[in-house]
Amino acid sequence: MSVRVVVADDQELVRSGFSMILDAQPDIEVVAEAGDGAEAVAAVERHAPDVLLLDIRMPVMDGLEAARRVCAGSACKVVMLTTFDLDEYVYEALYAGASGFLLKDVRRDDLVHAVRVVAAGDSLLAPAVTRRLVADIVRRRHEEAAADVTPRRLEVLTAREVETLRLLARGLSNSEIATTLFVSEHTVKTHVSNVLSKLGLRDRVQAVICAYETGLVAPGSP
Amino acid sequence: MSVRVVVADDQELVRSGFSMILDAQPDIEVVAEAGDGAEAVAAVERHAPDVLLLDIRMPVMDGLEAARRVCAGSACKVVMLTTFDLDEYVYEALYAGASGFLLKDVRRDDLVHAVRVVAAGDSLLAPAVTRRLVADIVRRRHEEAAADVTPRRLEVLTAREVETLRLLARGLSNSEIATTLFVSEHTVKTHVSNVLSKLGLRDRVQAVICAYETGLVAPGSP
DNA sequence: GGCGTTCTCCCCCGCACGGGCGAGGCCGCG
DNA sequence: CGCGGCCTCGCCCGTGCGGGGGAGAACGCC
Repeated sequence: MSVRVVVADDQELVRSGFSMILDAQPDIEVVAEAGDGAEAVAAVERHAPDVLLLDIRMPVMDGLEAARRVCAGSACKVVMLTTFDLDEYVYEALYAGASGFLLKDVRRDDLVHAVRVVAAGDSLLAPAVTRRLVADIVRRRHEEAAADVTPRRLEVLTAREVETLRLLARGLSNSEIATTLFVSEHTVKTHVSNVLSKLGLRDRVQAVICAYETGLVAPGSP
Repeated sequence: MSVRVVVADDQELVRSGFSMILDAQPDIEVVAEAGDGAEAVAAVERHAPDVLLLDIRMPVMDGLEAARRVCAGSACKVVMLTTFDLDEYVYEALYAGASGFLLKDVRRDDLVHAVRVVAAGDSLLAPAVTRRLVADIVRRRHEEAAADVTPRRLEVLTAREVETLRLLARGLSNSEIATTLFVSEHTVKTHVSNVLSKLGLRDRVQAVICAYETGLVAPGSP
């Protein structure tokens, strides 16, 4: 059973070139071509192909919008094609639901391979795109790691003071903190005062902000 | 100029199989083999190859640790190989600095292709891995988008009240907010009171928490 | 012209908060 | 053993904060 493909590109030469390469494969069949995004969406609706090869820059409706509609309305996999591998294009394409992202200077073997991979339900990116994507992931991790390190500002605090600050940052009053920690309210006030003076803060409001900024508490955690 | 490769795998048959495939290429040269992580690190130091093919599960020192050391101490690119494409392996490998991540059932053409891609400075992942990585990225985006919607809780507030809340959440006192907004302190107190009653909060501390939780202010923004 | 909303300003009052100053028990360290 | 840090608790006091009530001006809407 062969893979049915629709090719969409506003440049007729590019379009027919890709079609010829794919049609030359015994297990791939190009069932339609499209010259803009609207035609591409219509062709997918009519032919229900397995894979849509989609240029990003196209008249009438651009490739990203077409990708969104196709991915939302059918089981057809989308492979984006572009001359420029701008990061914004990549992310927009992935958010739109694309399964592949290739540059137009792709080798014919890689193109054929990509169609087979996405038809099988997997994903595939151009190596240069993969490299930047991986770099982004690692960068995020480093930022998160840096955020984990920031609480070193809090290491001047004792364990009890940190505990007090944590409850403080959840909106508890001194008396509520006292009840929670099974101590007197005065003890809580002492801890709070120590926290404020040690961190150079003015009041409990600034303490709450500090707790969020250092990551002691995080949005969404409660 | 050929690509110099080191192959590291504790299973002798797998190792020599990969080596034979790669050595058969005119532009690839296997300069050493290693049976564990420590040997792999030593081989890289001795031969300074362009690419290290590295199994994850190995005795003495596992592939992830070896990848960390190699990536930290040399310009050698690392391609991880594993039988199981567990997500944790993938992320750990990327954090370690790997440029490639393949499954051991890889086709010989793809293996050769991967070596050439990473030697050129790009990255390459197995299609199944790419698919999950992309899914993760899209999921993150959706979570962030959901976070953007949350501030609907704040739409009961007037523009002035939101502005007051924003300053409040940055640690300003009523008098400081008054100075910033060019109004009297009484006016600020009125706004603050309105914010508290409209949102069902008790004091300015809970207002700060609300500002962070709804995303009105975010950690790292000041 | 009425009406509601918003922004502004004023009064008084109660209280939680924060600072100062002191003190006792517990534990680890030199 | 003495010393210092931490946790605990106490009292006094000034003030920033929050609630209540009231009110005028500007704006848009019907």
